[in-house]
Amino acid sequence: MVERYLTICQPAIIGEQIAAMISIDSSYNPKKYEKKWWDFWEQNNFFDTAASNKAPYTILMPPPNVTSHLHMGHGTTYTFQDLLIRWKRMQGYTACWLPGTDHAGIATQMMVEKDLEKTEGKTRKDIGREAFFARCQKWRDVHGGKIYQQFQDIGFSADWKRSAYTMDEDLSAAVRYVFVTLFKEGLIYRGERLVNWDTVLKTAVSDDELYSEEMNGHLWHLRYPVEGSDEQIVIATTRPETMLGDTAVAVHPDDDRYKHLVGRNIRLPICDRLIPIIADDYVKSDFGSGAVKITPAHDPNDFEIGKRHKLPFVEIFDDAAAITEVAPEAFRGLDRFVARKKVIKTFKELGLFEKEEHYKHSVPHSDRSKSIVEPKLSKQWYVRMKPLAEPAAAAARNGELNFFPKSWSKTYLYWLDNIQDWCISRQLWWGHQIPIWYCDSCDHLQTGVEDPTQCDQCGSDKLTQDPDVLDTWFSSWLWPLSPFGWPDEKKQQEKDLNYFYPSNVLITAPEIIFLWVARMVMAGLKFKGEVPFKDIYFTAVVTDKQGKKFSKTLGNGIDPLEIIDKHGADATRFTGVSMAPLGGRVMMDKSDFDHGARFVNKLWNASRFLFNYLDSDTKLKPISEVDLDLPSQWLLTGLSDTAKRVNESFSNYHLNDAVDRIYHFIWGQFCDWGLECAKQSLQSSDEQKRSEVLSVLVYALDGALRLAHPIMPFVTEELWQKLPHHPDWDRPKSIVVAGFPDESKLASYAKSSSQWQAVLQMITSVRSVRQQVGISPKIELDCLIKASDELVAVVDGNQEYIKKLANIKSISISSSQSRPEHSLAAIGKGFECYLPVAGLVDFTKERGRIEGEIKRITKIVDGISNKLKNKNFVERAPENVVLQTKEQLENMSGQLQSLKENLAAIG
RNA sequence: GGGCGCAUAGCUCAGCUGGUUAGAGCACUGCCCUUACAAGGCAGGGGUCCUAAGUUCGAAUCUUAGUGCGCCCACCA
Repeated sequence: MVERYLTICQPAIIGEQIAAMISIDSSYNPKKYEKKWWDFWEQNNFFDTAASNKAPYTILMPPPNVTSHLHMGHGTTYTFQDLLIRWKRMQGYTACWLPGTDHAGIATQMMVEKDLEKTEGKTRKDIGREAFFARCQKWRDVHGGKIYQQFQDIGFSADWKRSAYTMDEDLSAAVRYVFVTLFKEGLIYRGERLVNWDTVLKTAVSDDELYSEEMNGHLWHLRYPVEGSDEQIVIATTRPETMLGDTAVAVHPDDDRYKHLVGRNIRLPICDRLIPIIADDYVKSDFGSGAVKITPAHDPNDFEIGKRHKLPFVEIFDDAAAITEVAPEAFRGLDRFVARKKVIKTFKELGLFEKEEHYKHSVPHSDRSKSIVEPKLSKQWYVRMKPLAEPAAAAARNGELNFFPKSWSKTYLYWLDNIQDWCISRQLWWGHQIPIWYCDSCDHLQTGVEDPTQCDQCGSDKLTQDPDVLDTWFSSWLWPLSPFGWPDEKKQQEKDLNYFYPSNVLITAPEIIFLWVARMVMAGLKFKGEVPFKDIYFTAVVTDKQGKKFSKTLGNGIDPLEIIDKHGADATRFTGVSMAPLGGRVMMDKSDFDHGARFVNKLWNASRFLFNYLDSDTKLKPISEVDLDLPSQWLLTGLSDTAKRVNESFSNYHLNDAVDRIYHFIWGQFCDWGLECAKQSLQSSDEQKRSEVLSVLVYALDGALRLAHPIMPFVTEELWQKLPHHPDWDRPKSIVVAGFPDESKLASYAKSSSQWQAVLQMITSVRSVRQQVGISPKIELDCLIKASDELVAVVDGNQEYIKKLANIKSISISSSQSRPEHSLAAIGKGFECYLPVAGLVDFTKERGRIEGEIKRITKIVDGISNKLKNKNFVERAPENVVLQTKEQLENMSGQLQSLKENLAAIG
């Protein structure tokens, strides 16, 4: 190993070239270059954007939480965005990737409260609202910057100077404006209903902030005595503690078992209250006992029934879900789960306990505190969603909005078509305080863009602002607008709102389709009259190899920072994108990133090889002045084809496909054949030839670096900067702003390319034959070739390549070459290569090999000829397909014929 | 209970509007330290494309059903 290392390090250079040669390390060391180029880009303001006569291309960056750190979700989702932005920027667009952060109301408040508890042992109430708010702000200042730094480490080329933050003055003004506007239009109202109450955070949360979890619970059957009778009604419940708030028992009106009891009363055990037995269609006779206890204040269904039957609402829980004063003394102050046990125990003691069954059911939890939410009767602010949802749904139906993958539009539409009003008030301190003021004297309620100083109605100056804050999403849904200065006329002009709006594509995770995506569409349509983005791309969910989502608690996440540290940002980006197809799911583990690292290293070394032959004085010719040989034409055609596919794949968001193409062009074409073929020209003494081949290679490498740049910005910049300027390419200060390869401007040579392909096949099949019969690649062989007339000329002019790459001593070619005795045969489309190997091989091996080939080809030939014998196929299939099939048959049966003849010749 | 998606090589996946000798990366086998790269080169092995039926001249690709697995939505106590 050490020995090897020493030989590598010996510079392969001759005499006076030393001084001018381009020096480069023998392997790519990301740490050495990433910081350097990031600073260079930043100093040159390449990512800054402003309205111009160029076309805009805009992507809104989904605001990461201020509290979060970079994770693999960002690694893929955001890399996609950077890819598109860099691609468009190179194509000459004003590519604006708008970054920003979110104040993440509940999440931040939780963190700060925890911190406060830990460091000072205090609660938020201990220090008061103002001090607590300031603490949240400080927390954000400290932690908010971290994620930006991490985004920059991975090379995200957002317009960082435009960074917005939902609590900024301008963005807060937008929130205020929107609230006031909607309020005045009657789209915001205050209502008292059951909300999802987070008993830990002591705030309401919206339906969309819940998740449900299957839990192994119980179904308890309890007996309720009918007043003035010996009869008892058995009711089944999963939540016995709520019986303390029961105000009725309901049965189905047609249920014969209970018909005679409707209208009578139950004497509610423990509480000793009388509650009516009512009939309601909602009750399913076949579930449980067919009788349901009704707790209108603590169950959404019961709430509806309670309203229908005008039942009393008895609230038995306080903010922390402990039992209130309304319950019998023995229960007061108990936690809901403690109370549950006590209720059951009491029923047992009273002899009213029927039975208990195991029961699996899903229980709603709060996303943030992970606690079980409690339905709670409470006064909250709501947005009337229907008028906003309808246009948003229409936009998807009429094609103004396009989903990738398409199927997401169904999910989107289902939600909009069944929209519920949005509860926007939160009993928190961190966030935008609701701009509603109550008059202390007359109870009048008013709002305003400016803080009011007196009551509109009675003139009193004693006003109290609503203590609650707005849901974080109430500021996030303005993301397409507020960071661009909206609604202030002057500011939005300064920030080019109309130039950048609407954005081109939104790329995000599917889990926030309702919380964020749909609501942005609504806000965009409502306030700007146009969708905020045309395309919506949902990325794949990143999971571990077991298919589990990455999560902190499971500890199965891959830390991108660790990967970047080990392999570099480019490798991380490459793997992240190449593994993530459109939609679906992508399973990753750390070893997957080796792939990217290997590719980066390959590109590095290919360039390094070329640099050996280049110096600052190297004269490169325009391609039009080069007498192109076949390998060069083939390579240039490959570049053009690749550019075409890459541009197409970027356009329709098949990013992994684009990455795959680039990978294969660089590795499979440029390195494996392009450089290998070029080696002898580069080492030849023919100055002319050398410079021409070099011109082509530099040109192609420059193109390849451009293609790869959006994926691997750092390494491509480093190499590109070192690469001498080829006159056919533009040469700006950085590859960041260099032109992206455009196939319509790239030369392509279809015919030469396919001719060369045939030569490559020749080389490959000769190698294959040697390998199969066990002749070392080190043994030089002679080669006699029989080939089509077209190929004869091609091979004749390019013998050197075959000799070198297949280790052939001499070549003799003609269209009538016959097979010499004691030779091996490599047979392919349009050619037969004979390798005389007298004494080198056991011919039974060769025989076996050819027999195997015959078997394989016979199968194919049979398949094709059967197809052609089928009259229906010939008549109904399109002409070109039939023609193609005929050609195929001709070709394959030719090969088969040759194989058979060769087998016979072995004797 | 409704909706959506997935099932192709040992593993992770491509295969977009039906016509290929079904591909890639990793893993595996053999041969090569050929001075850009051993994180490499060359050559290979490995697949009844989940099952069944259907449409079609032709299905991995379209239809239907089934099986298995994910995700989302939903108030059955």
